[in-house]
Amino acid sequence: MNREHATAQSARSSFGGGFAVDVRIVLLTVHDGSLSVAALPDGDGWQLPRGVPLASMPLDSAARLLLAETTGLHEDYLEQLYTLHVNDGDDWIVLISYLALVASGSGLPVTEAVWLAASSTGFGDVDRMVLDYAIVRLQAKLGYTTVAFHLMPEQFTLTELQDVYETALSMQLDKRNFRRRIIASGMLEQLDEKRRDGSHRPARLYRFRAGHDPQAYLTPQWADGA
Amino acid sequence: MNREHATAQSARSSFGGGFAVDVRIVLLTVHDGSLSVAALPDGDGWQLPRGVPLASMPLDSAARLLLAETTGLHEDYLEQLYTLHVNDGDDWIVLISYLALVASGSGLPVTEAVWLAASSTGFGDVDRMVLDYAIVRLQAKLGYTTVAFHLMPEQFTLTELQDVYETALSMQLDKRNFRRRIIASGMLEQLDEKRRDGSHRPARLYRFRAGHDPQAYLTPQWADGA
DNA sequence: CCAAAAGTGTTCTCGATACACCCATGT
DNA sequence: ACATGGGTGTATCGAGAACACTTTTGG
Repeated sequence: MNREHATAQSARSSFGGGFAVDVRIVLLTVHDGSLSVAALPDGDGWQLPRGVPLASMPLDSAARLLLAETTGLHEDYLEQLYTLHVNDGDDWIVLISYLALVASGSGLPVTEAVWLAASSTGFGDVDRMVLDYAIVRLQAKLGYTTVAFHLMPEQFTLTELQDVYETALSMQLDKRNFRRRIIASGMLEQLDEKRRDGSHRPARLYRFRAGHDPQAYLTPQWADGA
Repeated sequence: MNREHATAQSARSSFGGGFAVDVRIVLLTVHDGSLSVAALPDGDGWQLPRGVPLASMPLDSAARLLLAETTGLHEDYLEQLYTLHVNDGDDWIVLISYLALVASGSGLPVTEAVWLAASSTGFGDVDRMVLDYAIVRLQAKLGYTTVAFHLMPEQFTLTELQDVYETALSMQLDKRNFRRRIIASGMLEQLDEKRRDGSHRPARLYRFRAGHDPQAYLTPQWADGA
């Protein structure tokens, strides 16, 4: 690599004085069979987990920290979505939005935080836009990545995996085709155990094969922290 | 839409005091048959067009303005890439990167600005990362969008279009398959004129059909300015 | 008539879709 | 024995890749 022209660069570029910066996180999961988002009460409505990032750490780390503070959860997946400049009253705020995922069934340790159906009303306009965009991104990524991994517990059956896909995509999928594709992709590892949970044939358990999360090409390799 | 809980939101979130914010723009084009990037001299190396955005406008507009100031060009396409928090000497800077495109053959009115081959050395580490990522994004988008449009002049031949694709992708394409796909996509409009430019059969001219730039789903619809 | 780029069709492979029945278990 | 969800195979279609010759012009 080349040396960094840090001095010349900063001399010319930095110091715009002070921008207000705000991080907002769309934390999604599948909860009770519907795509759900973590929300905090805000007056008579709801808001997304948010906060001002600490100044001296990568943004991703700051987002993780804020998410832990507001919801008590450590996400399984975090991806930057988009940066906006919004007019909030008199001031303009630089707003950096993130998509985070946790495994289906995760509780919310922080008492005020709740899971809402992703289609719920009661969010502010900006939060609503960010939330809608997060859903679009998640759906797109389910198609060509293994993000679904981060919505699943350690072990699961193929039917459970299909349910998560169907919920997140709000679309029915063919069982045989789904299984064929998933197996063919090589991202699953078959376990020996089976799950017995009713008066019917037990289901074989699977887990995701290590090193099978290409993380997609939408997020740069470095992804902050440089 | 729901009312915005602006007061409650800002009370809780804003005021992190002052973050230094910097915008960097990767302006790409095809120049002399190679993928090229607009660069400005920086000591004995080069830097990307950059600057501090004006505080009271959407980031996209600020980026456009900075690009015009530094290169004298008005881009045909602008897309946000990624936001980083980088450690520049003692200070941390919030760095918002953009990808911009202009038509092949555009000159650079500002005297210091030059077109460099996109693979050139002499950029700082951060600029290099941002540049590499911009190229990956452009290549990915050529596959499933009509961004190539913004790299072409008003009218062009199929061979010229193919040349741009081949340059940007650094990959050879089959002439017949390329034409079939491009025509089948319906994004081109055949013109009556032909271009005579040598001792050989003249080529039919095309232009992009209006309203055929789905702008991809990677960029949110609102894309700033809310 | 020769050089140079424009233009044009067919075959093959592979991934995606549609679709219906038998299997293992608990009660 | 029956109800319940688990599990499997085959035929069809369309998109993408490989591949070579004829056409039109200027010199």
